[in-house]
Amino acid sequence: MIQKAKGTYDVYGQYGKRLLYIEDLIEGLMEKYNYEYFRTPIFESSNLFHRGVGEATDIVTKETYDFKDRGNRDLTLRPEGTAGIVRSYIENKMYGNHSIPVKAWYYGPMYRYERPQSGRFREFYQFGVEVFGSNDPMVDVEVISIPVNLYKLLGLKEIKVNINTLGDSESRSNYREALVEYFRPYLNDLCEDCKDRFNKNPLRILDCKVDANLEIMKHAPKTIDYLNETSKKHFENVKKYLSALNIDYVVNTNLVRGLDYYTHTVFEVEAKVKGFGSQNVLCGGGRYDNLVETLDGPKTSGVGFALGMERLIAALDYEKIELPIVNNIDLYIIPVSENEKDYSFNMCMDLRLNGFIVEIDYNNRNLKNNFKNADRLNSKFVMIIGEEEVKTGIITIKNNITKEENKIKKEDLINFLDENIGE
RNA sequence: GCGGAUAUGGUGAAGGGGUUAACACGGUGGAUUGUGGUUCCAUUAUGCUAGGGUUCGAAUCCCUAUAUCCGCCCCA
Repeated sequence: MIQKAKGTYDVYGQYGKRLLYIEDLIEGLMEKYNYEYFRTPIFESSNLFHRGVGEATDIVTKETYDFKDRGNRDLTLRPEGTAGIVRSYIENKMYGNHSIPVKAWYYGPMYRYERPQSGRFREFYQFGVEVFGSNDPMVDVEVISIPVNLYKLLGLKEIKVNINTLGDSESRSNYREALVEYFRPYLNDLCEDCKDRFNKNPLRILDCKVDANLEIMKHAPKTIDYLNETSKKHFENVKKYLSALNIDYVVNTNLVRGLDYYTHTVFEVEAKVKGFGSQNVLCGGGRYDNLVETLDGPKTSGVGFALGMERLIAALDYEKIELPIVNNIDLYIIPVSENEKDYSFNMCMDLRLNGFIVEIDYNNRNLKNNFKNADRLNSKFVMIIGEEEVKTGIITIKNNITKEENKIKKEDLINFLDENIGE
């Protein structure tokens, strides 16, 4: 038997319904926020991700799906959404002929070659947003508000918003230097992974789980102390606007993110429910004022975030949140014999096109099993089509909940159903 | 890339070397019930992830592979 590829999953049944419900909600929310829908290719030139995400990041060095096409081009399945959107923004010259800022949203599969575990897949879906052309801290907060509001609309309660700032590139590199100087004498006290981080990405030492309780961690330099005036002011304003929207947050000075392109604001929303797997970050994002330039566009500031659908659904599960999903049908049609199937089938299709959810027996079941099936499908009404009904055009329709039966002319069925199928 | 656990039907699973692989749910057929939801009967894995090995005999013991789950790293 051929099995699905490692780290992938199939969607069907209740999971599929919930997914569609959430996707709908996202679409509606983005419409209200007036964001523009973007869909960029699932594969892009490998260079895009190398330069966009960062040559040294784990995502690029060991997690991408790279391949050559028949024309010997180097391509990569996108490991994240931002690089593609930025590429599209630049390539379509949106800095020129679009209203500023450009607010984009996207939704789709991402690919990372990682060892699967709870809350982590090789093919996973992200919903995300990118805003180009404004460095107003209000935009940072608008972006943070999107996942926060989405979670709120879905009913999630056990969440925590963490924010931090890395400052602009000047502040960021001053801080990085200070951090390296601080940790250098203690290098031997750090765990193996941190020794590695010291060279590759010293900021990440701060959120190491192994060394978290070390005394030296407590006295490590904080980003806040290395911010220049503009950066400081930006962060203060972010906090101000968060308060204006009544969004609860915690400043977590150890929060740094794995992608190279962030400047100023970074944030993550984590699930606090107990029992949630160790991958408890539901979404994350931040500002990236240099990325567009890095990818050969004009100097343009940007902010964005991405949210993992699988983790969102897992969080809903852990909080036992029921989504309002329709699990019933309006009508189940039972043709008594082969002779009534064409008549029944025609009526079935007609009612479907008039807006009702209609199912019909496809398996020539006997009456008993058909009724059973109608129950299983949670059908509100059942119709048995026999010789008599076909001849007279008068149909007996049974309310499957009250058991009440009505004899109705075929042409009055639509009205009848309209009146009797309420919420 | 490293570490731990697990692998029996459509589903949940029992069995830890001895002839027909328990039980439950579900499916199908039938009986009963005022046209179903109750009850009853029958039926539903020549096979226990795959490939080797040990043995008179393997779902059960050993090896290898694969897959799944979980943790580390990293990330959403």
